[in-house]
Amino acid sequence: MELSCKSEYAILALLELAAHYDSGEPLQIRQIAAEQNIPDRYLEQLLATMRRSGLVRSQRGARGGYILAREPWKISLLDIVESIEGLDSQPPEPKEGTKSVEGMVIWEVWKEACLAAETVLQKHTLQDLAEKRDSRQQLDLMYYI
Amino acid sequence: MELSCKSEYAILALLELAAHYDSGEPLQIRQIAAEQNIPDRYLEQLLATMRRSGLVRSQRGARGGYILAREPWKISLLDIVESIEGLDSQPPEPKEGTKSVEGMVIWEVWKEACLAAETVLQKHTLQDLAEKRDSRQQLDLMYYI
DNA sequence: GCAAAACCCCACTGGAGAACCGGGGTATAC
DNA sequence: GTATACCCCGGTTCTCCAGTGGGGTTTTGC
Repeated sequence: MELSCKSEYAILALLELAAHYDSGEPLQIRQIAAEQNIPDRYLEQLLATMRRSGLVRSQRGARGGYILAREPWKISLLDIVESIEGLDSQPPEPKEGTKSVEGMVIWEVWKEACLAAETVLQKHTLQDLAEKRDSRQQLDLMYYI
Repeated sequence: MELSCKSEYAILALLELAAHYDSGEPLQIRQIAAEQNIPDRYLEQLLATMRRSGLVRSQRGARGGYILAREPWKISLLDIVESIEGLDSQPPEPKEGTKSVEGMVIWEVWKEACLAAETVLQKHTLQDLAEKRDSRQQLDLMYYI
């Protein structure tokens, strides 16, 4: 129920990749990190994780970097969070075979709550987020004038 | 997005208190702990926290113990989790005044997801849970026969 | 070729919180 | 006035997050 720094970094990085997606050119860790104020050595790990999940692809060597594996409207926030947070969703049962009826019932309700949250995250894609950001910036600009 | 052991212990304890609510007599930590397989010294801390949140009342001295502060259908799982998990919900902004537009947009979506989960938790009261448990036990019994 | 640019992998640290355990204090019923 | 409970405070162990560092490997461009 809390937004870890990790996940936020990951989303910010993918937003950056989404912005450069049309160019077809890979973006380097350094550039992303500089643009979004993320420690680059840390971001490296997150991108590696997301590469293993198939969210991004990497190009090694000089002129290399990262590219989104699919279009920005096909990547949801749930995809990102699940990739980063790993298998820490749905613990099948808290302790070893407690199997108390109470425990089961509690766990089912919790699962329902998680599902509700995940549904929300699934509805928002990178594309959506970028659009939200743009219209927000437009709004800020109007205020400024 | 994960059910801490803490919260589950708390819910189990309150379920026990709910079962004995009609008697009007307080339940001791030891009994609750024994019934639900919870380390008693740990449960003590959780009950103390929930007392400070006004979920339960305590009776000191011999023949003392804990009682629900209100009826079981007036206590939701959200009440319990918020009491136990404390102020760890809604961090106003991740870092000190980052104020990046991206960060704000992400945070708003996250807040929406949290709200969805909390709504689910709010809908389930101790009463509901107890009934769910009872019907589940009935079902298990039928299977056994 | 070869050097620079980039990703890749592994390991380590410091701090925070979870899940406990233990000691002693304090109120209350009998 | 004593046994029975809650009450408060502190320490311990363990795991995870956030971030750093060292040493590889692959690829581009000269």
